[in-house]
This record gives sequence, structure tokens and C-alpha cells, in this order.
Amino acid sequence: MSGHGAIMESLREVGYRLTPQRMLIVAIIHDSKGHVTAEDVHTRVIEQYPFVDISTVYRTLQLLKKLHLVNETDLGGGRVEYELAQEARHHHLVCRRCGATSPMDDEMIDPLRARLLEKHGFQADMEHFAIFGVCRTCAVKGQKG
Amino acid sequence: MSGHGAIMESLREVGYRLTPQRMLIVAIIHDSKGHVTAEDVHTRVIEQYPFVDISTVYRTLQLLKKLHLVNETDLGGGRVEYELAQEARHHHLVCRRCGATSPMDDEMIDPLRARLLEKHGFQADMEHFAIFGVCRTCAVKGQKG
DNA sequence: GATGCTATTGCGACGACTTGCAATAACTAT
DNA sequence: ATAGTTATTGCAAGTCGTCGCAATAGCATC
Repeated sequence: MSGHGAIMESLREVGYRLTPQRMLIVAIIHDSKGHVTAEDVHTRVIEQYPFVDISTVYRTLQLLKKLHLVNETDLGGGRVEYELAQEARHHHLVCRRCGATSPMDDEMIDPLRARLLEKHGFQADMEHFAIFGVCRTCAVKGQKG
Repeated sequence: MSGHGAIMESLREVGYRLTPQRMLIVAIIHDSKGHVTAEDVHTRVIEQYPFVDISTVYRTLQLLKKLHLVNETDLGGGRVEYELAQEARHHHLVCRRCGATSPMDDEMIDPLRARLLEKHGFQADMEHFAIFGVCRTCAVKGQKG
């Protein structure tokens, strides 16, 4: 109970039911700093409420994603990660050497959005994605490989 | 046998063995225009060679991807698609309304790459990805929704 | 508070893809 | 051609995530 009430309110406002499962899942995501996987969430859910099925976790996560309350990112490690949607849109730079991730401001891709609209008439979402590459540290360390 | 010999040669040069399974898979991808799924490939493989397991197809696809001989793209439809790597790098614009995909030149994202390097010291790959959004046609049709 | 409507849940089955392992078969050297 | 080495294969089992369905339980109305 830290301040996720706002999220539950958003849910109710749009006409979704407030079930204990949902409340728990939202609370857990809210209290988690950074990324969590569906399994992380499920593990913590069943500590308090052992009957909750993982499919419910997945469905809730999808719902929250649809409502833009959480971001879903595929950091490339076989399982998808979730985080609370911040006010500021951002993306992730993922180093393929060391696996470190760092945030990137959304404005960085505004020019690309503009060009796509201009040249292709395409309104790009680019909601929240991961860009793979080599981070500064690793680039310095392994100059040639 | 259209010209995929070059690919097989690349494989052998880097020290991989030339198995009939690999030759068949490469030939099939080579002869396919546009995207194919692993299952597409497998279906066509077993027409000629019924014993080949789909895990072999997956493994070969991964190998070809690692060697940059094919591109892998997640067009968002539950299954990943593959295509022969062209000389010209490109990406895909995927309309979330009608599902249409159209190619986008790689140069479009060069400025973003430059900015990432400059501001974050990050060498972005952005090998071959899908950007979701609304295409021109659908934007015109449904002005407001 | 009881009743009804239906969104939501848990369960089980399924789908895409991966992985460990023993058997097979490419390649190398003789 | 033969033998040796080990990459590659097929199989089976496993993982992450989705989905259909019948039972449950929110929520609105009375």
C-alpha cells in the first residue's frame, strides 16, 4: 500500500473489476523498483495468496500494459520484463556484452518519428523498446572485439 | 539450386559442416520471397526429407542469423519471421490496424545512431527491427480512432 | 441483503521455441 | 578407403506464454 491506489482507480474508472488478485499484482509491481518478470510477480503473489494462477498474472500484466500503466520490454533474455509506466516515456539501451541496461529519453527518437511521418506517412508508436548494442564501458575495454 | 551456393560456402569457410539438412533449409529460405516462419521452412523441408526435426530448423535459423545470413523479425504475430539478409539493411514498418508491413531504409535511423553514440557513447546495432504504428492508409480511413 | 449479469479466475491443454543427451555422420588425417 | 574426432542431429522433455471453458465472484440494481 504505497500509492498504487491511483492505479486501481484508473482500472475501476475504465470499468474493470477490482479483484484481490489484481490489487495484489498491482501492489507488487508498484513496490518493485525496476524491472520484474511475470514469474517474479507470481512468486511474490503466491506468498500471500497461494491460489493465484500464473495465467492470471500474465493476463493482468497484459491488461496493465494495454492501459499504459506498465511497460513491457524484451531485454532479450528469454523472458519479458515489466515496469511501472513513468510519466516520462523512455526506452532501454541494452549492452550485448555486459548486459547492462540504461534508460534513454524518448525525445531521442522524435526526429525519427517525424521522418517516418513525413516520408512514409507512418505514425510510429515506438512505445517502449530495447535497443541492443555495445555500451561505452565495453567499447573502451574491448577496443577491437 | 538458385545461387545459395554462396551461403553454403560462407558456412564452410567459418568451419561449419555442410549437412543435407542445412543445405535444404538454406535452399528453401533462398527460394522464398519475403518472410518465412520456422514452421513454413519445416513444412517444406519435410516434403523432401521427412525425418528432419523442427529443432534442427530452429537451430539452423539461429546459426544463419548469427552469421548475418538471414534476418529475424518479430512482426508481432506470435511467431518470428525470417528472410535472407539483403545487401541493403532495412527495417519494417508494421501497421497495427491492418497488419501491412512496408520496408524502411536503414539510413532513416542513422541520425539516431549518431545521437546515441554522441550522448550515451552507445554503439547501437539496430540490426533489423519492426516499428509498430499506423500506416498512411489506415490513418486516412479512421481519422479519429 | 438478495438477485442477476458477466468479467475474471483457475485449470488444463496447447503453441512456439529451447535444450540435454546419446547416436549419427561430416570432415580430417592417414 | 579407414579410423578418429567432434559438430550436428533427432528425440524427448522442458520453458515461457496463451487460450478455451466452466465455475466463481465483482458490481449494479432492486
